[in-house]
Amino acid sequence: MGIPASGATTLADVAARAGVSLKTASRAVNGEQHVREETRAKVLSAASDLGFQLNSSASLLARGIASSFVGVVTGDLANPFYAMLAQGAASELRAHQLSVTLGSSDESSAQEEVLVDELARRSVRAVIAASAMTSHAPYAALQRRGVPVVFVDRAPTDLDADSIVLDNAGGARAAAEHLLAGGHRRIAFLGDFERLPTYRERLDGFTAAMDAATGAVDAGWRELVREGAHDPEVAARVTGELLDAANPPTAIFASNNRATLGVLRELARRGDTTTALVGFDDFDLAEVLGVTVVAHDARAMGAQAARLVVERLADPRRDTELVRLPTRLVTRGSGERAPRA
Amino acid sequence: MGIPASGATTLADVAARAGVSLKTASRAVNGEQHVREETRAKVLSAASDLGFQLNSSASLLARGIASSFVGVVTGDLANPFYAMLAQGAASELRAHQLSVTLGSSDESSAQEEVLVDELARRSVRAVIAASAMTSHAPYAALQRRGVPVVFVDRAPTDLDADSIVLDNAGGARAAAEHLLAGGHRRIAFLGDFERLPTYRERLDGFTAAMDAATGAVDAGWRELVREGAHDPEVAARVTGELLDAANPPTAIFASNNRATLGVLRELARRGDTTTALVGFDDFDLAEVLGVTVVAHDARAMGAQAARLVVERLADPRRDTELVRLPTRLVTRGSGERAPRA
DNA sequence: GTGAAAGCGCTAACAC
DNA sequence: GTGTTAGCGCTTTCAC
Repeated sequence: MGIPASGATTLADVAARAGVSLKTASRAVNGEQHVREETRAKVLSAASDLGFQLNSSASLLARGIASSFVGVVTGDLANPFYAMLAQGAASELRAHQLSVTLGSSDESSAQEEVLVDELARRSVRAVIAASAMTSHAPYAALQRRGVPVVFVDRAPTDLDADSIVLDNAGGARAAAEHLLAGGHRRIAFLGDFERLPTYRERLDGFTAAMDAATGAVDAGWRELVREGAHDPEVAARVTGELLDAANPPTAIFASNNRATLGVLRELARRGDTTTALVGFDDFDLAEVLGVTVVAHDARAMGAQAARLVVERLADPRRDTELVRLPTRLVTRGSGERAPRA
Repeated sequence: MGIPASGATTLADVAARAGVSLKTASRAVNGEQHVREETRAKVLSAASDLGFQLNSSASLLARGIASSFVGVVTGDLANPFYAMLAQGAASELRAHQLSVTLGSSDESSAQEEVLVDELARRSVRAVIAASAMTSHAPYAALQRRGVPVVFVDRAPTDLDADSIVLDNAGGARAAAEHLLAGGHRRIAFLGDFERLPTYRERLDGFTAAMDAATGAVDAGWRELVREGAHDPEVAARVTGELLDAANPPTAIFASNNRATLGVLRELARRGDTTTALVGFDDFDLAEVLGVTVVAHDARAMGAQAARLVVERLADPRRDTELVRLPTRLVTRGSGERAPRA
């Protein structure tokens, strides 16, 4: 029973037991070169006997490295979009010996600010953020300290940093064009918080399509633009209001997965099977429900963000990059419903 | 422009600039007592001028603390169950100055073992694991080193550790009883990997209900038990096979959310609206689709696991605890379909 | 191939 | 209230 009762097994203990110097033990444990195979085996066996584990704080400190953690800031992991993003980032970072530490802002600027401070205090090596903030000052502070920040899904407005976003305008325009081509003229736009760049870009793409179809289009389409539908509950309520109005839309474009969920709930509640629907973001049951969506790859986005982190870590002075990922329209029926006569 | 070009601003720099000793600077920065307000302000202002940030490795090392990270091991964040679990754990741990670091095993024992090793190397303070392993030796090694391990969803079989699980048997029994009460006699059981304790417990609960109804029940129900339906694709295929058989089930109990998804896809594909369905695990669109489920609170489970971590950190010698969380049947239609004549 | 000494940046004692 | 002196456990020169 050579296992020590309480923690504190140090490299020195291992070295002593193996009858070598501290440095040799270090070399062996870290898999460095210039150690005879025999010596290495002796050290490793001693380490295993003692249940030794390198103290990562000491190791990082001696090496002059701050940490091996990358902070990932998202809205809420309950949203599969963020979960996939985090997953993609984590698996890519693992390949570079980096770990992910999580933080959820719940889309609150205040909470996000606290979170970023916390990450700074924990000396994270870099940060990947799907930021809900309008001013990115806390991130600027991180950057100045040499901590790379990569923005995902939403590019920063007042900061020069790597970012990776979706082709929001293109996706939204494709959705609108699809509905227009199907003969719809009264198309509602269900947007997220107005302050988010994704909201604006998607509305821009939507607007472009609607404007291009002008003449054919009821000029009143702008009355059907709604914002603030960040969660399903609000989206459902807004959908109800739209459909109860005097001149209701014949189609709805839900500009994110939570909004789509809300629309689906409201349509189901009232047994509405005629209103057409296209959603931004794909989801597990979209096929079962026959929901046409603007799809993209959140996991790839996370992985790509991780790659940007690694590259900037390697070369802090390279030019910042803005990567725009494509979307694609997946038709499944809900977007192909004909407008009510 | 007092901002240093490259990293390395240390407490010593701050102390020098503030004209105080290293220790006083440390006290001020750490918000300790016994520092005059005036001195504290001076130090804090110097720190802010220099863009100083405490080096957490050095701080932890000096304090004799391994780290402030808790590793959370799950199958795959794409599964909302795990995402909620992680979220619940993270927010509870934050209240105790602990951060979460993520790892996905993809339900592979080998990958999970690598992951646990990695966590050990990163000197995590504790681990919360939804383990897919049958032998928990790697976790035992962690425990011996004084790193608490809390098991969630699946209790360890060969290890004494805190764990928090669902009332799997109770939930499954309730589901079976509900279908039996509805007149179903041929009820299929769609299980996850056989090696998982959740599989076994849910099958046990299911079996109890079926056996209790013996006499009324077709003795052949055991032929309708399937395992290995871990992902939607397999679940869909198995569902198809069951329904294509000579004497198909009139109802299906899908023993987890991925299985339910697969069943829904297959039922939708073949336009089957008569086969009854109850799923274990609630999901966003269950109400829209009218799916009856055995519901529970994954977020609470994560939070509870975090609480167990904190308690054991505070008192490593307390008796290990097994917490069992309740489930509840939520009826929405799919479980109330009458058996085919 | 191996080892001795110095020090990473910080905090814990213990003075003052 | 503030400062001084030792380390925390490890990795790095640079010798041997």
